[in-house]
Amino acid sequence: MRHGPVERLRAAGLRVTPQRVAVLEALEACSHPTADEVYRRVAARYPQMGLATVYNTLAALARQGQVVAVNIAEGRRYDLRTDPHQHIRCRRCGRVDDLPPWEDPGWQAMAVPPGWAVERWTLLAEGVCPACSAGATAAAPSS
Amino acid sequence: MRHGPVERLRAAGLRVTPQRVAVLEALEACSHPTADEVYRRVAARYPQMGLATVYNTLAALARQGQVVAVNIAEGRRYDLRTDPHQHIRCRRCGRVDDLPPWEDPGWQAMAVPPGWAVERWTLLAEGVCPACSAGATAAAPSS
DNA sequence: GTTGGTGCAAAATGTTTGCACTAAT
DNA sequence: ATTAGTGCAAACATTTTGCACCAAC
Repeated sequence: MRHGPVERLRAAGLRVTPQRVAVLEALEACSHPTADEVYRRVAARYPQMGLATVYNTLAALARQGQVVAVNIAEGRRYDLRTDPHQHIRCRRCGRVDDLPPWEDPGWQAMAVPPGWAVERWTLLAEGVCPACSAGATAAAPSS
Repeated sequence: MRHGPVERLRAAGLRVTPQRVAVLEALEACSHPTADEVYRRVAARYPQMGLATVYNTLAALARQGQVVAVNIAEGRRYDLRTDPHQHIRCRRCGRVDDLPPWEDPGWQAMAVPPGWAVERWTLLAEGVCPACSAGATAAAPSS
């Protein structure tokens, strides 16, 4: 594996602790989890795990660029992909996925109000995921 | 004025109270304020105004489509424009403005993962606003 | 006069911080 | 041995809710 949890932690100059490895494993296993989703998954194996540690770890990794915090509607989500890319969110179950990279993002030519210097664009698509359109599935979100 | 506060409230089937009128006036006066910005502005004239009333009013207006709640990074913001449009946020002072409408949003042709039904796109540009690039200005945000 | 709205306080979230203890280096 | 990281609890910030009183219709 090119970038395993340990490599990521080393690359970020962070100490390798079992908790942090578990956090990174959770990020590999879920798609764009919230901090709480990471916590619940990690706590299943490390019952004494603290939620604050999850937040601290994610913040540390994000500060070092090993993880990206994505602000999607209600709640922040975390992503191991750190290259520029966009997201899609299911209105029904809340699932978030990456969008495939798009070669010619025409929005870079979009007119901006005079005087603004644009540094970055973020695109969020919203709709219904395959699982949810297949049948009555999952939880609450709605929008 | 085509759509004053009173008209908006009537259109939403909501009672016309001084507090609600003041909330809508605040929305007209600020650019994409947070609930708290609305509250502080309204409280300057109505000191007994409750923050919960601001939230309730904004939620009621949003439910009736007279206002749109925009989830931008940290904190929800409110917008009197209810037609589809996009936003730009200043990384330095946190100011949010509307982007001019774009006729041919090429991103609608963006490839989406198989099985997803996309209903809506949200675009957020981030950069530095005219005031902030003109000089050392304003508050904290950063990103 | 009804019914919805207001104000206040409290609850529910989600995230951050302080601190004593522990473990990675 | 150092120093960063952990776990817990408490602090914070933001948004929602319950309820008694009041005002728009």
